[in-house]
Amino acid sequence: MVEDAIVDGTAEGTAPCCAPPGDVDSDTMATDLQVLTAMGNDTRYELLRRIANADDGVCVCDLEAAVGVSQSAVSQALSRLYTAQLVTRRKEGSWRYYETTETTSALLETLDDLRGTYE
Amino acid sequence: MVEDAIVDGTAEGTAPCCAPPGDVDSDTMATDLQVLTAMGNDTRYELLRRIANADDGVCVCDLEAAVGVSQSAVSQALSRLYTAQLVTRRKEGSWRYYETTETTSALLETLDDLRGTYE
DNA sequence: AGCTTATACAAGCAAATACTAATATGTTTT
DNA sequence: AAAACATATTAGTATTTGCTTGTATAAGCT
Repeated sequence: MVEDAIVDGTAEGTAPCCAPPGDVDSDTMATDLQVLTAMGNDTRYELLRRIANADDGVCVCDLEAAVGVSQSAVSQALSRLYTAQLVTRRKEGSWRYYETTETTSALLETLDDLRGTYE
Repeated sequence: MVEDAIVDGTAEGTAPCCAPPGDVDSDTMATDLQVLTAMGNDTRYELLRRIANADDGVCVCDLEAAVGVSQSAVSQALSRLYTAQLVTRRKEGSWRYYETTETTSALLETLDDLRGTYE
């Protein structure tokens, strides 16, 4: 009740140890976070890698066998990847084929470069 | 030493709708996921952006004022970013200065390119 | 039409997460 | 040495997450 806190980084009266950093655009943040949180999960990451490896379209049935979770979990995971625009999907008969998008390739490639152990 | 474990979930007797995708290296997966999950959080993402923007080292005190969480939360967030090797830190007097690593720059740059709206 | 296969959707729940508050540690100043 | 400051650590907790089971939809078979 003595003072209203200064919400900004530029507090006065105290010794300035460095200049306050610039603000972050919230649209950018939202977009990036959707991608990062979509990729940042064991199941979804593995699905992405597997789809990216065999880039000619992979159907859910085979993915299901590969990762260790239920059919429902795979479906939910793929759905989320789709929403985040990390995969595209096309229907063919009763099967759904998933392919990775440019976003996925670019990010996985960057990660590979950073590890330096990509082959 | 046991390394290069492979996550293999290939089952037999599955419907032949397509060829099963290749396996995913589990070390690669662990490394990438540590990075992705570290970045994939509002607070930590914003901290990274802010540190990256002012790349001459930012001290905790200013970051604290910028993001809307407690001092403790900022400290915990930075600690996690450090563990994931997304930032380095140096001590100077009683202040800690954080800087982003190559990993962070590369990933943020990729994200910027993908959005196409980088300014 | 019924049966099976392929995928999606909806609840419910256990586990992980990200905070806050309180306390500890180290550093500078008085 | 004590007080004030900068950051880290611990413990407790509310929220979020990612699964499971069960059910729904839709397409191919018999």
